Amino acid sequence: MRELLKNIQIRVNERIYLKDPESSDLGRSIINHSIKLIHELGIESFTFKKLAFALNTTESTVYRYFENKHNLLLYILSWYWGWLEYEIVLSTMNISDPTDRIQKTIEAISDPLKNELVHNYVDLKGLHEIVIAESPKSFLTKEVDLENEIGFFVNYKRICDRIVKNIQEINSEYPYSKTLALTIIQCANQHRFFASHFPNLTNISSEGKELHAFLSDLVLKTIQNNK
Amino acid sequence: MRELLKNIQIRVNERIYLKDPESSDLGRSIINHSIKLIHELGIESFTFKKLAFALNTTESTVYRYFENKHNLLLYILSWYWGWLEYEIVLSTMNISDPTDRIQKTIEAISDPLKNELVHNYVDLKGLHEIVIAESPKSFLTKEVDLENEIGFFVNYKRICDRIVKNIQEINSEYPYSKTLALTIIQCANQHRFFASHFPNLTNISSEGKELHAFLSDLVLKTIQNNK
DNA sequence: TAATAAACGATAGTAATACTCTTAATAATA
DNA sequence: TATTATTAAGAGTATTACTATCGTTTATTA
Repeated sequence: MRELLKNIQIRVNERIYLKDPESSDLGRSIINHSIKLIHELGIESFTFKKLAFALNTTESTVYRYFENKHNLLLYILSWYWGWLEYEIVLSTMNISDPTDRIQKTIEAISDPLKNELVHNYVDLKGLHEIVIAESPKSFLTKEVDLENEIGFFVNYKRICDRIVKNIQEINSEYPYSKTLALTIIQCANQHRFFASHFPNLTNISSEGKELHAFLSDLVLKTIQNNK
Repeated sequence: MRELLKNIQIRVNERIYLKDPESSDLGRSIINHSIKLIHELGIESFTFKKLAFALNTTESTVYRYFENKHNLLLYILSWYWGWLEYEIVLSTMNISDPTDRIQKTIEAISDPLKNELVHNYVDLKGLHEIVIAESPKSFLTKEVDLENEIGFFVNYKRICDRIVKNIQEINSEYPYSKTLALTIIQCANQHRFFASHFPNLTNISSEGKELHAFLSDLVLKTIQNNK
């Protein structure tokens, strides 16, 4: 079953790119090398010139696929959220108890790579670290409202919606289901960063193994039905 | 009592700046105008050139105070955390019940400006919005470990420590006090951003008035002592 | 298989950014 | 009044983030 995921096509809003990178070898290579380089250099030091050099091509070629590096970042993040949704769907499939299901979802979000997943051309581990270190920069901009309107964040929002529904199944009276859903996703990534760089500020170890326990406990205690 | 805060000197790690901006009118003016401009333009579009223009001076003058705009951002954020600590200390003073105290602390973090605070030369409202929109960028960098070692984030860490101690007073057995403390601070700012730009993803309104209720409920339910 | 269109590589060029350096003018202090 | 520190003004550099042009290659289709 998981074999299927290897080749699955993740849908990304087509206004993020100028030319679909999935439509050519070069395009896939751009994504592939972008993940490697952004992971290595950070988005600030990453440039299309460096990317072009790594690809043995020129800046102008890269610009034919993406308007700028911000959109390229949006693309790979959106791809990640799309991919993660598949992961969540697969891992919660056939689980009828909503509490069990939210546990599985939290697990998928906090440790998405535990299943030794391999993807055809995407380095999922590098991508996950980009999500941890760079994703807030994708929306903390002055252009966020515009980009949101165009639909650049739909893949992320779909995951939120899923969790919200799951929370409401467990306790339909809990008034902050949306806020709590956001908290789960954001905390999972954030605490991984803190675990790596500010170990004194957290009880999560650098491998992040306690993340699931922390979040499950937090969520379940918060939405349990006793007032 | 709050009058005292108007003139209080907030201590900021001296390696963040080249020349202490508190030491001259020009320095204070740099901070003052930086807050205005970063708030207005966002840190990406903010430049020392624009700042110098607003100050009626030149880039080289600004460079005598700060090595680069990243350090300037670190300065004003560090100043904010220093200031917020005073706020927390004042608002929890003489409150002996730790549960009451954490409530007050959460209130100070989620709505730091409710007391119509005025500061001598710092635009606290603008500053708070910078914290919301830009603070993750201050540590999500490749230089974070180095900067952390130098002590650029101590003001932030001190607030975390306070909350951790407060949590432990309420329940000394709760194993994730540090992680929860971080969660409170990070969520408070994050959810304000989402409330403004992704209203569909949260139950918090744009004024953020539900933030305190959400966080209090979350924290107290999580650390309550029944297993 | 030839014609035609699309994609790509190579090169040049521009405005802005993020600085550094030097020198002259002004203000503070001894 | 002399000395020192501080600031203003200007020039200069490497890099970034693009845009534009133009052949050449590759793919499509007639």
